[in-house]
Amino acid sequence: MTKKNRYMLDTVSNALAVLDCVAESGHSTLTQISETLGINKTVVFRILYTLEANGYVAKTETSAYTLGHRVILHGQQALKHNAIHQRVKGVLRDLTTQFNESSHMGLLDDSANVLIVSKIDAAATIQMSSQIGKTMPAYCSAMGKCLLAHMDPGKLKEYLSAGPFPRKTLTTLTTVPELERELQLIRERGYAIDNEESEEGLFCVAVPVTNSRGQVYAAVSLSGPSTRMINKTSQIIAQLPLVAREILRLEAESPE
Amino acid sequence: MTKKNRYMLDTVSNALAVLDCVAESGHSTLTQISETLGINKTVVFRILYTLEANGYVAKTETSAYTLGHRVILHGQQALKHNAIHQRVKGVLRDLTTQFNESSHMGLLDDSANVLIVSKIDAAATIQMSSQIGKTMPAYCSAMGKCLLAHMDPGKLKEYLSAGPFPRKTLTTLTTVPELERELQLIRERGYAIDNEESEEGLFCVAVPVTNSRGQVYAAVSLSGPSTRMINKTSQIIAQLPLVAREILRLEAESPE
DNA sequence: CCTTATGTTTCGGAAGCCGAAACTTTATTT
DNA sequence: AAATAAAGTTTCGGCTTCCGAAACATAAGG
Repeated sequence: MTKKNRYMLDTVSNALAVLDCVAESGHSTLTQISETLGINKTVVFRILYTLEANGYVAKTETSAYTLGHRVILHGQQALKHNAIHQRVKGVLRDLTTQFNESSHMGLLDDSANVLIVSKIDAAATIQMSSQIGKTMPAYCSAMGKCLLAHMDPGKLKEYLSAGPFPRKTLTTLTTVPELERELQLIRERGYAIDNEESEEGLFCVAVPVTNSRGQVYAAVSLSGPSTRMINKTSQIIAQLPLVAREILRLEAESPE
Repeated sequence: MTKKNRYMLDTVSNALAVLDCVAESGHSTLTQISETLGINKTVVFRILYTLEANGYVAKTETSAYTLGHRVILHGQQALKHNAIHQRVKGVLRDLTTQFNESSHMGLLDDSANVLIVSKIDAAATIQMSSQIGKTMPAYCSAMGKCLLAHMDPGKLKEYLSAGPFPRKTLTTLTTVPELERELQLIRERGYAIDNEESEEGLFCVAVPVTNSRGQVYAAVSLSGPSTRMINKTSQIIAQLPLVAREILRLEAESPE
């Protein structure tokens, strides 16, 4: 999967695809995986055998496969060593406490999707499905549009011309002119708003985060149900830039 | 590496070994990995290339490798789908709150090591290095000795004769007779104690957990600094069996 | 009991991996 | 700044080892 570049090891790539597959569905069976990925049954069998022997997957009683304890262990390790998350989680926690809504920090990955690098859940009963490490489309999210607005113009043009931008809700921006106008607006105002553009009822506000060289490399956002968010929007818009500046300050003073 | 069985895919096994290596040291460089694992530099290069393309590792500025966001994502997913942890974490949290010490649940893996399947940290400033998914030797831990004491006699004999049991502290039990006497004592009393046998200053109490068929499949423990633990030992010994029974009850009523 | 689905094993052919060595880039020393 | 060393990247041929069809075993369902 991904691009088949010349150094890519097919066997390993397939194995990782199987692991991803197991992770996504939680309870995959051999045949399911084989069909989903279009990989020969025998091959999947051997991959699962190897993954299991190394603790990366485990069989349940019902002979389905789950992620193994190795994955849990490494996941914790990865979080612990994830410099950005460790640096900003305190700030995000304060932000979440202040408004009682979930806060996120995200950046654009190679495919111009938003990658969540830090997140604090609100205590609220309605939980978002977002997680650290997850990615989502840029054109229909507050952080995504915020990052697109401050992207290198050449790359932005490439992104916009690549498309398409599937409609998710009534308010999704789906055409290039709409998006260009929106990004211009975001640059002028300094913040981005996702008004139920990816999911009905979900409202988000995001601002860019710059590094010490003045480059926008990330965005932070607050997300919650529209009904609750709308009343607080102006306070949030006032607070978010302070958060971004605080993150910049933390980066500057961080060791290394 | 592990055992080389006939269905094992060497390439995948090596790739997982590389991933483990990156996870352990946090900041491995290509050459380091190659030397640590004894795998050809070129091969490691290709593995890292593939792992990186799939988001399993990422390069730092200093061209060292860290675990990638995919690992974080899967780790969280794995924890969420980990039935045992989800089932018992509430009980362990109560236990930890009651005594203000870290609680663990563990079982024996294929190599008769203790695998931590659930854990709640105490609020105390001294944090233990244990983590869910981690394994540790059985002969010098409270949970481990507890599980050995209730192991199938045949397998136990095999384990004891395999040895060796390296000394970790002054109180480590290192000989088979010592261990056999200890296990007998554990069976009689119903609980196991680790009196600084694996780490100086670390004191643990553990009891077995049975399933609905009466088989011991896990152990739960409380761990903390000896100085603090010794005063509360008798209360802990009184409380732990209740915890074990509660876990049995939860298992019985759990869906599936 | 027969049928269908799923998982396991075998085996030959060929794809893809391995690894030495050459080359490039980055770091360290003189 | 030049020279040396170390780390990383690329090439290429040989041969391991992986793939996949098909047969076999086992479990589930009618």
